[in-house]
Parts: sequence; structure tokens; C-alpha cells
Amino acid sequence: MATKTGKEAKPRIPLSKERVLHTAVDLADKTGIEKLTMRNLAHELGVEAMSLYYHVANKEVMLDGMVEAIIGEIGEVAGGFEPPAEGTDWKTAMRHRILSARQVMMRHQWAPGVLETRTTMSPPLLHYFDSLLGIFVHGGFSYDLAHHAMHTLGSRALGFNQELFVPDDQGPTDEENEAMLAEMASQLPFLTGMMMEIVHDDPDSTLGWCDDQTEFVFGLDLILNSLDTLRESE
Amino acid sequence: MATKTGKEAKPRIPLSKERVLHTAVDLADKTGIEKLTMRNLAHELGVEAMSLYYHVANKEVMLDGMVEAIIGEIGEVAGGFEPPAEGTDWKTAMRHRILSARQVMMRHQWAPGVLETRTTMSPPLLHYFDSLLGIFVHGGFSYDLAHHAMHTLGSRALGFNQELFVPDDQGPTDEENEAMLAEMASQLPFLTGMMMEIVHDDPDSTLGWCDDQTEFVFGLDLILNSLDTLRESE
DNA sequence: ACCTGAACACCGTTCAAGT
DNA sequence: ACCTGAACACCGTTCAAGT
Repeated sequence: MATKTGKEAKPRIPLSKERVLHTAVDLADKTGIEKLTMRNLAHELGVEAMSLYYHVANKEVMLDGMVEAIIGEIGEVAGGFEPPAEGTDWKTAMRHRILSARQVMMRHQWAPGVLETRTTMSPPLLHYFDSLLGIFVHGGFSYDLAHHAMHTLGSRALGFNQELFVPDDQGPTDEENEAMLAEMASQLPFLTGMMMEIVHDDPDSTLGWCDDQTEFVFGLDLILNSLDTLRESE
Repeated sequence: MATKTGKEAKPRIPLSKERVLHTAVDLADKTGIEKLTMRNLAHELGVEAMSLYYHVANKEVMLDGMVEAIIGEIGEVAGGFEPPAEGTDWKTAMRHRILSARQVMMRHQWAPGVLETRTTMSPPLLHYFDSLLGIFVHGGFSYDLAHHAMHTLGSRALGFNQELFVPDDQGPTDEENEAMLAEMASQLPFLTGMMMEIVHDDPDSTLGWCDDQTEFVFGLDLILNSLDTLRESE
């Protein structure tokens, strides 16, 4: 009752589009995207919900703005979107750029989901894609192959992969896991077989077993190497 | 006023979980997922919103059920999830299975988005993935490589690819496009270059230019071929 | 067993009004 | 110029009540 969470001091810092966006990003990081409501955000800013609408047209464009902020972060991590230094192998340049993007996505878990719901590409996003295309083209790709390449990368171009079925927050208990495995054995022979092998190699692993980073890099390298072969034979 | 949309005859067919789910799928197909509210669905069924809760626990499990229905459809299109006929090349089997899934995703545009928000794998979904794994393993993959392979496929395993930024419903006008291209030229040299080449080859194409099916198959084949090479050298 | 009316606790957003 | 109070049109969902 005595001190509420950091909205005590009357808002000396006036609201601004930037402050709204940055606070929104922080709040989404902290509480998850589903808790990012205009009301919650306003409260975090020590202000009424309706005040936000003076700085952002509506929630949808606010989300657009948050995405732009994220792209900016990628730029910081990657050291800008300029073409790689003369003589740099295109594959290492692309790998570096994409893994930089991934770093940013990792600290903003909500970002992939929001990215997927955007219907228009903001200028920063276009700029980012242009820079990826640049790496391809400077690396000797035709526009046609570079185009295919972008589609093949899909969301990996932004540093994330459709992780189908991230296991639930509350993981199954060990007993549930045990029971599940037993029942699965007959119905799902291959999944069971795979899991038993994995459990054998790493006893600590459970149903949510995968090392996302390893798997991401595996897929990324497979695609980049494959594209390189196509480029050579073009 | 005289005749409302097909809810005239009093509900001779009683509600049931199946009827709720199938109507939900149809309604999502017809009006889009964002219009699929419990109230709208109830109205479509000639019933009050609260009646739905007798047959489905809540909206989230209803969406789970809809996904299960979709997996069922994939089974119909693919002719079941049984392992491929003896001696079938794993790659053609996998390609066929995945392109069957894609057919189903194409007629339920909302399905990818809903799939991505699921947090638990329903039995039909597990069964589907098990069948894919089976194709890999029967094709000579180790469990370890098959595991990597599943991650590499990502959402492609279910017949869709993260199409980042499907252009807006209301496409830009020709003039807007023109203006955009002009402005882009300096800022986005590679995107502009690529688009100009594409426009040259196919004058009808615009910003929403890509042939999704072609691009999907390109990426899929690239990945499958690459995996085959890894399998051989394992 | 199956369906409903009224109500609750939320959303995003508009609009006229305050300073 | 910037912020707000009250209100609107929606959500999903609970719960006691109807048949």
C-alpha cells in the first residue's frame, strides 16, 4: 500500500511516442505479450489509458512501432546493416547477421509472434531485408536465386524458427511423463524410439528436450550450404 | 428481416462437440479467425453462446479440437498416415505427405496461425509427427538426424512456411506502388533491383508478387535434398 | 441431460471535456 | 499541446436457473 511499483513520483518525464514504445517493449519482456494491454501499459507509465492514444494511433500501430524498435536493436547487435567488409564470404556474413537477429529475438520472446501478425513492412524492416538481399547479391547470387533464398529462410531470416509446440509452461510431472511414454510406445513408435535414445544420451532431458540454439544453427547452416551449392552451379 | 441466415428452422439437429467443431471450422474458413467468437459461432448454430460451454470446456480447447479436425483432413488427403509402400523412396513419400498437409492448410488459411499458438500437442498431432519420423527412419535416418530434420522442416512439416508479411488486404494502388518504388530505389537498392527484374519478367506482378506454392516447394526440396545428402554420409 | 439469462471482469477505442 | 472521465461496443466466461 505504501509504495506502488515505481509510479510514485508524478510523471516528471512527459509522455512521448518513444517512451511509450520503449516501456511497451519492456513490459512485454517482463510480463508477456498477452498482459500488454493499453490499460496496463498506461498504469506502468503512471498515466490513464486514454493518454496513450495521443502518442500512438492505436494498439496495432504501437505493435508496429515495437517491431521497429526491435529491428533497431538488431542493427546495434550486428553493428549496422552495411554490406560486409570487402572479401568477406557471403555465408559467414549472412550467418553473423542472422545470429545477431536471433540474439535480439531471444531477449524479446514475444517478438516472433508479433512479427507474424504484422501485415505491412515498416521501413526499418524493409531496410533489414534489403541488407540481407545485399549480402546474397554481393555473394554472387542472381536476383532470382536470392529471392528463392529469402523465401527458403522464411522466419529464420529474422532469427527464429517456427518452434511448433513449445511445451506448456507447467511441464508434465515425471510420473505423467512416465505414463505418457508407456502409452505412447504402442501408438507412437518412432517418437518413443527417438525419445528413448535421447534420454539415454542425456538422462536429464524430458519432453521439452530440444536445444533450440543447436537446432536453429543446424537448420540455418543446412540451408546456407545448400544455397551456396546452388549459387556455384548457377 | 424475413429470413435470417440459415437459423430459421429450430435446431432439429442437437448440438454436439462434433457439430460445434465442424461449424467452427467452416465459420473460420468463411469469415476469418478473428470473427470466430463464441457469440458468432453460437448464432451460426442457432443457439446462445453459453450453450457452447456444455460441449467444449472453453475457447482454447475448442481451437485444439479444430486443429485435430484439420489433422484428420490431412489424413484423408494423404490416404492415411501409414508408412509408405515398401521400396518407396523416403523423399517422395515425405514430399507427398507434406504437400498433402499443404493442401489442407490452403483451404483453412487460419490454421497456421492457430497451430502456432497451441501449447500442447494433441494425440492426432503427435500421430502425424510420428508418421513423419517413421518416413525418415524407414528411409535410413538415425534418430539423431531425423530429430534435426524435423526441426529443420519446422512449420514446413505441416505444409506451411512463415510467410513474413503477407501484403495487406487492400493492396497499394498503382500510383502508390510507383511512388514507393521511386523512393525505395535509393534506400533499398537490392529490393528495388530484385523487383525491377521480376516486373520485367512478369509485368503483372506487384509488391505481393510471390508464387507461394512455387516458393514452398523450392524450399522444401532444397531441405529434403540436403537431408538426403547428410543421410548418405552418416 | 441440455440449454439459457443475467452478470462479471475484462478488452480497445471514441469523444467531449478539462488544464 | 497534452491528458482524462465517462461511456460504448465488444470479448470470454461463471453461475444459478430453467426445461
